[in-house]
Amino acid sequence: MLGTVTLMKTIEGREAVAEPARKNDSEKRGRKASKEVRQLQLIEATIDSLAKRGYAETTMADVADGAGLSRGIVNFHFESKEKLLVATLQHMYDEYSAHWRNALQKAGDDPARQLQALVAADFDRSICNKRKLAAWCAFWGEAKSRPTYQALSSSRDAYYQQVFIDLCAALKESGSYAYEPQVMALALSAMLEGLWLRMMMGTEDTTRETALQAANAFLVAAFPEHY
Amino acid sequence: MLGTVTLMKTIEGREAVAEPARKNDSEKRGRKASKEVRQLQLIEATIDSLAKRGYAETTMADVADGAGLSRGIVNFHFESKEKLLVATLQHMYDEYSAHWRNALQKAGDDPARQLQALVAADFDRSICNKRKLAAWCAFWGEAKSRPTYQALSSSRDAYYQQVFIDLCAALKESGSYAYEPQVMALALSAMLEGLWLRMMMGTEDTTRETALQAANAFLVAAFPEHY
DNA sequence: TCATATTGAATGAATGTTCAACAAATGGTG
DNA sequence: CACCATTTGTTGAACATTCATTCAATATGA
Repeated sequence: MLGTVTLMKTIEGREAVAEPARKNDSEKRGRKASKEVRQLQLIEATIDSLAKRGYAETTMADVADGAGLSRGIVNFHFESKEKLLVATLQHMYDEYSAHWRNALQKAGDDPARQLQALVAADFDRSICNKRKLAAWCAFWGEAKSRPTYQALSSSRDAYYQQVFIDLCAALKESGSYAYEPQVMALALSAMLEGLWLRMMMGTEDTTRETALQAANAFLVAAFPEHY
Repeated sequence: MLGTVTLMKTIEGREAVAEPARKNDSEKRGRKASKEVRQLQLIEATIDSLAKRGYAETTMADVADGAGLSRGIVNFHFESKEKLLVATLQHMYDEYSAHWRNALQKAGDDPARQLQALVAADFDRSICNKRKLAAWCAFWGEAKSRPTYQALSSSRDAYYQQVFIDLCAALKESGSYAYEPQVMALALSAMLEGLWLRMMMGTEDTTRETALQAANAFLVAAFPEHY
């Protein structure tokens, strides 16, 4: 509920900001840059640190160093470490949401195509890479004990789940399947998250390619009349 | 490789220790207990802390308090915090391994039954509860940045995966399925992990019952001739 | 009596936050 | 345009806190 409202606000805000990038596009690091650019820069450095060192070892100093800025700067732009991390999580959440919504929109009207587009979107390079996956997992590890993270840390929110359920229901309509849409949607979305987890941890035995292959095999198995 | 070797050693060791529990079975907390009992006690307190506070906020003091012992005690039994956490992870890993091996053994010779037994074992109360799941997830978040954790933090190791592949292959033999066993096994085990993740994070919308339901739906979809 | 376990205070290192000083942009005024 | 005032951004050192670790003293069991 609250998650999706915030989502809309921030997606538009962030996207709008990211494009112009002001006049100082490439090199104005040591001196001054717009507030939004600097915040983005610090958020990216935070993701780097989370991926490299994990949540527990991510320090304000490391983030500042990673961004090539001084120690006190993070507290200036984000009041506290806590708020920096929330902003980082929000950023990743917004990016993920925008990504799958975009993929869904481009997929046309056929539910079968739409579902496959959603699955494929999950393994897109821009979303699904070591750096981002590691950062997600770092937050997952802390989510249950931090109420602030809980709403955002799933990336796949209630609305996303509902879209899956609706698509499964549509396929059931146009085919002769026996399963409850809700149940199959849960199995499918859980598998996608599980594949993410594997890609992060696995020692290269689960790659983007094999993961996508497994996901598609699931679709074929679950909806043989459509794929 | 190394993981499975260590596994064998520790499973037998730990199991052997856990059973006798010495003469002082219930109440000898404040005074003295056998070394092994005390270590178990501290490991349990560590799991509690991980579940309640998350990895980043788990402190030696909190573990000691949770066990009702003094501050310095943890460094006496486990040289350092790092080693305490490794021992805790090892303990959970051993417990999980023993659990699914036991379930597999009890399932008889039919591959279809065996596979279902493995799936069901994942959602057993003794393994699948808020406390343990939260502790697992706490380690997952740190695993990629800590080489020491990587081998143990998956719980489902290479051997477990191979068993899944073999079972899928066996079902394919006795049916007319088109999928590669490896691919289907990956999809299945990833879904199990994803369901765990959901149960941890979800606000009660994914329960043990609905998760098991989804997992069984997957089995029915993937192997309609067997379930 | 000896070895082992336990305590709790002391220590030192790591780290988030604050802040006074400094630098850069901005905007108004002559 | 030049000048200054004000706001805004940035720095790095100082500070306070938290926490893992150490250890001398004490208690317990053999």
